Amino acid sequence: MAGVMENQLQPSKRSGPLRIGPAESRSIGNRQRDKIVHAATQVFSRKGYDGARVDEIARHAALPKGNVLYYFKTKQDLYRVVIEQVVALWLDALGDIALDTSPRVAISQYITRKLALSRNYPEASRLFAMEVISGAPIIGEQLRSQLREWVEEKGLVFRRWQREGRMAAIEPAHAFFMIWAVTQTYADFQTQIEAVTGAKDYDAEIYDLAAPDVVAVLVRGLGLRDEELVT
Amino acid sequence: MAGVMENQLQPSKRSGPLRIGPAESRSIGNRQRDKIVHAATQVFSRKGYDGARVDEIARHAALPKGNVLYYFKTKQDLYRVVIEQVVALWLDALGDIALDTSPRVAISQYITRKLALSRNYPEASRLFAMEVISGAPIIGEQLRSQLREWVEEKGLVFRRWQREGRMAAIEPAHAFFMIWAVTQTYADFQTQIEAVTGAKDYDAEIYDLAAPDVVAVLVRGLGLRDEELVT
DNA sequence: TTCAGGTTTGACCGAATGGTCAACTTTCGC
DNA sequence: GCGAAAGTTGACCATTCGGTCAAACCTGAA
Repeated sequence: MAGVMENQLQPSKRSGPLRIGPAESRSIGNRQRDKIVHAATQVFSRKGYDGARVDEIARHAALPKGNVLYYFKTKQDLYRVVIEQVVALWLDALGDIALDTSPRVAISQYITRKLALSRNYPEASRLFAMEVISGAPIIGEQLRSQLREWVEEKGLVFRRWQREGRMAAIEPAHAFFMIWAVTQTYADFQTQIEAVTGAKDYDAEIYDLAAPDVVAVLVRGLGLRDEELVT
Repeated sequence: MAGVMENQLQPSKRSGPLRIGPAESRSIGNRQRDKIVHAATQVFSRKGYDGARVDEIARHAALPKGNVLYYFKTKQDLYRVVIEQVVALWLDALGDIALDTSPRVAISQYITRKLALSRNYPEASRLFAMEVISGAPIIGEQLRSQLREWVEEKGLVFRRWQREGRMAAIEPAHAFFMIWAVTQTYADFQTQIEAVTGAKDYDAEIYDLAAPDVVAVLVRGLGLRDEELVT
């Protein structure tokens, strides 16, 4: 049902025209598919599903509209592929929380990784946000199954840490909600943050400055002590 | 330029059909305007500007489409009024940060107030979010002027607290970004939170539980100590 | 060279939707 | 009560936009 499923999302600041992971599957017009999906991600993330025009996506991809509809039968199909890819990226970038270090290190790393994700794929973040705000018509099911399981599983770890007094007594799910909220705000609300700070070079002025603050506040807030690493 | 400017937004759980503040200005069809704006807020907040159908707004307000267009010449006009109102609500609910108490109390109150706002006006929150994610085409100017000033002003207070060692050394603006992110996530990402927690009664199960955690994490994270109140 | 499959393209179509309008009804000051 | 202004309504129009299509155009295998 899905189709194209390796992640074709590319970090915002690309250098060459396209740069994909696996060297395989570079069949002639598969490259087109990539161009289209990439363009669609940009447009959908700014205009939402309804605001986006197939024609505009086509222009972004430097293709005639007819061509886009040749690769993706309908606008919805295209949207589905795009959002599915975003969710995939999201879910596995969620990654594992390292259990072989202290809670403080594990969560610091997690936050840093999540923040990097917002930085490198801001459009993906915004698209995800729009989907959810609109009631997650497409990805709702995945949230209810995969994401929920993930949270439940990691929640157990949090609870253990809490029993051991290595983390404050916060409802684990809410700890995640807060982490996600803070890290994603830098992508989703970029416009607002630019407006308030007057930043010109967002990445340099904002992310570099925010990263340590964000980690510090959350780590301290979640009560993650600076443990002595004893072997 | 704006027009209708008292806040006609109503908390989500209304009891009667309508309940507005000032008893004045209840001219015949001003009530209609309210109904329309209210309906429009709901629809716009879920579908975004482009996804919303004038006809659907009309049905929500139990009026024929023609009537809606009688009060608001165009869909854009209506949107502008709605979003303008949301921003007004936002800006003054931002409120003042009480200076006559300890930083801890002042910020706790602020967070609580902001959280209550998300709880009582979730559609407003989502609408605001969508606007910003889309690049804030309408309210950008206000963010650049009013919101920026507000942050700058309150930032000075934060810095003073920091110099006095009563608050951790966080860039003030970013402290706000984090507070806003966390509090708004409960409105904007309600769908996701429901999906993950399986909550049935969102207000009771989520907000009541989240409030203390959110306040605790942020207060601790921002390094706001529990000061002895000496007179 | 040829043939077949995939690809490209612009012209075209029908439905949906924002907005207009003119006929009609209600409201309200006098 | 009366008349003008305000409000109500459904039929209607113009445009926009997703999607179709058929005619060209590659490209590469035989």
